[in-house]
Amino acid sequence: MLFHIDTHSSSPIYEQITSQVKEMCYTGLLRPGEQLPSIRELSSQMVVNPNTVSRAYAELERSGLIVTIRGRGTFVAEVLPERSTPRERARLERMLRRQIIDSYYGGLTREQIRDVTEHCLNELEAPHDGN
Amino acid sequence: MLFHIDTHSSSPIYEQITSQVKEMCYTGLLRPGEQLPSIRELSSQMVVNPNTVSRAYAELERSGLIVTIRGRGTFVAEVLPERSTPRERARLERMLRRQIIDSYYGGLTREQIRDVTEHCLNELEAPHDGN
Amino acid sequence: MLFHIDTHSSSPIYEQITSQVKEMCYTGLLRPGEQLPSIRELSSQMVVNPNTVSRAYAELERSGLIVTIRGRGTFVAEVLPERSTPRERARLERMLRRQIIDSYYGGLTREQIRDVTEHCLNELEAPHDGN
Amino acid sequence: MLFHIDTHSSSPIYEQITSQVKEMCYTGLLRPGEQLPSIRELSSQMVVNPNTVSRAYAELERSGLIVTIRGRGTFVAEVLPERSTPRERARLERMLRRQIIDSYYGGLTREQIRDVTEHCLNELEAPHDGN
DNA sequence: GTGGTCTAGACCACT
DNA sequence: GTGGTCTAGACCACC
Repeated sequence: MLFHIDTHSSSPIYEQITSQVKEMCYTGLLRPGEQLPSIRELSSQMVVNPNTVSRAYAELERSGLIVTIRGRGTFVAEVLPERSTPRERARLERMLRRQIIDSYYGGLTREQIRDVTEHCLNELEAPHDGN
Repeated sequence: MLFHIDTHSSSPIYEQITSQVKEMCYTGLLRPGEQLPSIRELSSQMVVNPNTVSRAYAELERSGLIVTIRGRGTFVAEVLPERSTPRERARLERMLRRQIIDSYYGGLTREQIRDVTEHCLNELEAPHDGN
Repeated sequence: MLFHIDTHSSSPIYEQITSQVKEMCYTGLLRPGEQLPSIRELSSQMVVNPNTVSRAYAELERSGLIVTIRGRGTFVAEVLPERSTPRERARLERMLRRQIIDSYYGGLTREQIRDVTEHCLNELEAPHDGN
Repeated sequence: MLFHIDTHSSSPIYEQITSQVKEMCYTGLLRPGEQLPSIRELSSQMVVNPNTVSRAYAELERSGLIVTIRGRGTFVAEVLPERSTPRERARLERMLRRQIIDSYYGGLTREQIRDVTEHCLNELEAPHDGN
């Protein structure tokens, strides 16, 4: 299990972790019931504060993606929760739109934006496209 | 000129303002040389603090999209800012990439992402594709 | 008499005027007793607000470089005042120093800075180097 | 680390701070990776408002000289910012030129101006002359 | 502990 | 009237 953390990114570290775990779950890289590394293990591997990993796990548990069993460890949930509500998807569309405008304004051409989009979509695993 | 701010959004108000001004400039809603609402005017219309609008305008000026003239007001720049540096463009590509991944794993389908992208690009006026 | 005004400059317009009048006086382009253009004349020629020219003239008069005779007009003083006190010169050195550091940091090489300096000094007329 | 601010100066406090930090970086007083005083620390030491220091740090970060890491602090960048754009360099040359002219007509001799320039350039460490 | 954002309100410089 | 700077103090997110 490989994580990639950028301490200089504008998005918080705990979010980088949750986002990557989420991605691994939905692409099947992490299977239901599989055990996640412990907080201490992961934090030392990533060279981040254990509190930060702890917070990431807490958020993931709250969203139902993982479950913690006291004294045993942390595991991927047997049934994955719904990915999002229509409202959240509308929000994502707005954010994507804003990001594209910013990119365009910032100096990327239409072609570059299309290339990034296509390249990026092609790289993604194909999980539950429909839900 | 209508602005819409969402006080519950996670992105700061000044960024919502800059984004909307950028958009207006590139969709042609704001024309080169046109005067923007004064800080006090906009701040009272939006019910936010003048400092917040001031910060948004300052960032827009720094990026070269608008020009302020001492004691007279704020205007859309006559010439669009020059092409950004490779480093900045790389940063924008990374951010766009991240946004697409988040959208996908947040529940948007490939088709929805392509649609938003195309729709958005089509709306934009042709500004600096060639410079 | 030709003035050059940049409304986008960071230094105020009235200061651009006073600085240029001062320069003309000390280089001999404007001779003692010579009449300056009227405020209305100058303001319409420069396309700036008459109040701005008025303020510039007021400052010049306060520093003793020009004199206004009611109903007759504005004239260069017969005897030019001392150019500066040691304290002011120390201040100028500090500002120059700061500007050089900013230039260097901002991307100019040592050679470019030396070139600008030499080129600039060579262009200047040679008035009262000693005072 | 000693800062000196002049509340009577015409240049804003936040600019006095950025200038001094720049200078410390380029004279080697501040080394890459080194931590800067925290905003609250510096603001109380200087007896200015934390917002003012915050603004100075923000500008320095924007120019790439320093890096702030969420919740940890502010550090001198490991790699110096890349070469600025031609437009920015032209702007710097104009400002330098103006400062030299003002210095000259403000009472400094050619020799004094050359001395300040050379002395100042010699103090600076060799940073990005080659990039 | 760190920095980031926002408000409220003051004062100043410029046109 | 315009924008720019600064203060005082609040609240939040992150580590």
